[in-house]
Amino acid sequence: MATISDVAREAGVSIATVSRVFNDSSLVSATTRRRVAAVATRLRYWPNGIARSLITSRTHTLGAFLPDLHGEFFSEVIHGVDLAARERGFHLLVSRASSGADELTATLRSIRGRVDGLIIMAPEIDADALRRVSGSARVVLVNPKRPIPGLGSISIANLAGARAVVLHLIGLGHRRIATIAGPERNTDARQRLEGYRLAMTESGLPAAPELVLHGDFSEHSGYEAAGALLSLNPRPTAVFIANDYMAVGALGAFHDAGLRVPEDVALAGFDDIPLARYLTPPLTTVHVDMLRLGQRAVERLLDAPRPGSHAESHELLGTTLAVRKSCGRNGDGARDRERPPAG
Amino acid sequence: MATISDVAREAGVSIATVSRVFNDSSLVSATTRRRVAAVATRLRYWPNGIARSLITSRTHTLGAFLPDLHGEFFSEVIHGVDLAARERGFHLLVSRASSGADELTATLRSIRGRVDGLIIMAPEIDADALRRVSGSARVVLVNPKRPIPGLGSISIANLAGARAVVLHLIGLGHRRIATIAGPERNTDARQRLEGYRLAMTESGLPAAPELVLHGDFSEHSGYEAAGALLSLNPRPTAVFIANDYMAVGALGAFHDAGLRVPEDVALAGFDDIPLARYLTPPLTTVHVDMLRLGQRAVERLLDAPRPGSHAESHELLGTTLAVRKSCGRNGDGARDRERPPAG
DNA sequence: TTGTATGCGTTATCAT
DNA sequence: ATGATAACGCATACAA
Repeated sequence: MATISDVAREAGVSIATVSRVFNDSSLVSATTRRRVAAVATRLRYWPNGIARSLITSRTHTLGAFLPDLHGEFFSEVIHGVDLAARERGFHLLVSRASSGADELTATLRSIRGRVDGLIIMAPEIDADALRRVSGSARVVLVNPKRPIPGLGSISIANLAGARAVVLHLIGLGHRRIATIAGPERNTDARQRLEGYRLAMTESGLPAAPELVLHGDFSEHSGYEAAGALLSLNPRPTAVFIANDYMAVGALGAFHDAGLRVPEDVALAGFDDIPLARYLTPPLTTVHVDMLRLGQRAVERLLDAPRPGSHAESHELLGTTLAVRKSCGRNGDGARDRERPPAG
Repeated sequence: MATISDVAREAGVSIATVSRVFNDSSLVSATTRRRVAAVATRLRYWPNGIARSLITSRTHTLGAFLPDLHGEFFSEVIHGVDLAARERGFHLLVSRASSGADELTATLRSIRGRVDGLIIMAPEIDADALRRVSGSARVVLVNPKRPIPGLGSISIANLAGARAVVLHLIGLGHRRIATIAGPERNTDARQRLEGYRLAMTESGLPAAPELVLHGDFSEHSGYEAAGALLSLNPRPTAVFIANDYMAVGALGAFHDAGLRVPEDVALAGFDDIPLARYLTPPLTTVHVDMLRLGQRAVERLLDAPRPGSHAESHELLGTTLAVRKSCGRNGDGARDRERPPAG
């Protein structure tokens, strides 16, 4: 590959001039510029990004760390991040963030200097560790356990979304509403459970302990939990399930038990994975705009005036209610907007 | 951030020695090594990857260019690429490859020097353009229009997969089998259509022109094409559809027309997107292991002895048949293996 | 408007 | 076993 000196020599100028041409400096005469450009084209020269980064200490690259790279959920986040990053001329370094905080910090350390900013979706990350390894890169946390002072973060409005869908169920006339919550230590799961409780309480409905079951967000655990629900007496007439994958499992369990959805039992999920609308019946669920989540993360990372400003605050991404058939009635495509987020 | 000189100064050694410590050179005494390591830890020093890359001209980074970053299909490829890359200590730079060959070459040029290897899934890419912009990076093409001499490539065994599923349909007793093919100029679509024709011909079945319809791989176009199929007389008893998204649409069309699947008409797809098994009825389809596709691409990129070897050949990724309910009979989970790839 | 020279943080080469 | 010093390819302060 040709270097800047090759071009300089061929064009009969100094490397400084070549550099100026490629950095759109106004300090180059039109004639020189043309000559240099011509030589560069002939030699197929293009500035080496690595060398550039070394001296400018800017890489025009963003790092994105997600718990998983597959699944309908995270692929949407990546897509959003890519859209926003590309719009700003940034490249994207992606990596899986799972398998423990230690491995994550090791990876983070190894890419220090290779990225200008970091989007991190890893609930278990430790605030101090993060500060130690992030170097000079800006950081935005996605869905952290709790906001970390001094760092920007963005989360899904879990509580408001869960509350809205449970109120929807209540509005449909249901009184005995169960929930299949996520893992007890998972933040999203907790907040969604809070939303369920809030909706029940403010509607004067008892949230009996027996109505609250826990799964691990997997389809299988949804199947199991739904089975347990069947033995309740009286049986709940509706179930709010903390994520769509578990809802898929629950749907299977009810189907296997010969129950009709929504006639015998109504079902609502959370996330609105693409699959949700293809289920039989199509699943009513809380729609989370993952693409937007990715975009917002980038925006907050790159569009902030400077470190130390308002950027380092917590932001909530609102949800909407995707009303389909699994709760019965009004499921003909109408869309309820959720109420303003309450947390 | 501390640099190598900071550590050297504090430890009372030269920068060369510090470098040796971090590169596991045997030319350092145990005592010195310990002292340097201690200082490095205290100063939180870690070698700057950019500076390292500049002199070694190795980045330990792979570039992956895909037509789309979302969708159930490509997210699996990325996942596979990530798994294999991480296993070898490589980072991953991802980017969307769509929106024209020009934009792609521009992006490629701008990351030249930032990656050691390139995985490119972009049918429209021009061979010469690719050579011009790839620099010293190795390249593996995924699903190219046709193999490019001198470059490694890997494709899905479209023809064999399509042939296998159509033979499956024939084995089930179907004689009048239609197909909804993909876009006429799309390579995957063409090969899958060829597979359909091959299976029909070798079974002595007429592949009447009226039995071949074209969609654009979208759900909607599948719906439309299936509608057109309904007016055929006699109606086909089975349909092979060139991808699962169109099969979803076709399923909807048959449902809307009051036809039962598989009793009135059998349906088979291609790709085996995660959604396929959740449809009603679950879709029989050609399973493509996208994760493996991503992994193989990385393996061929990084595990090749050296440029110029056998690595620069074309490889076919075999498919399997996922037999579910949409074709009737034997749909109880049994799995037919496809015959050895014929193309 | 252009050129010279320095430095970015590291590894590699040659001494010692 | 260790140290000086020259690259790597570029941007930029300073000189001209």
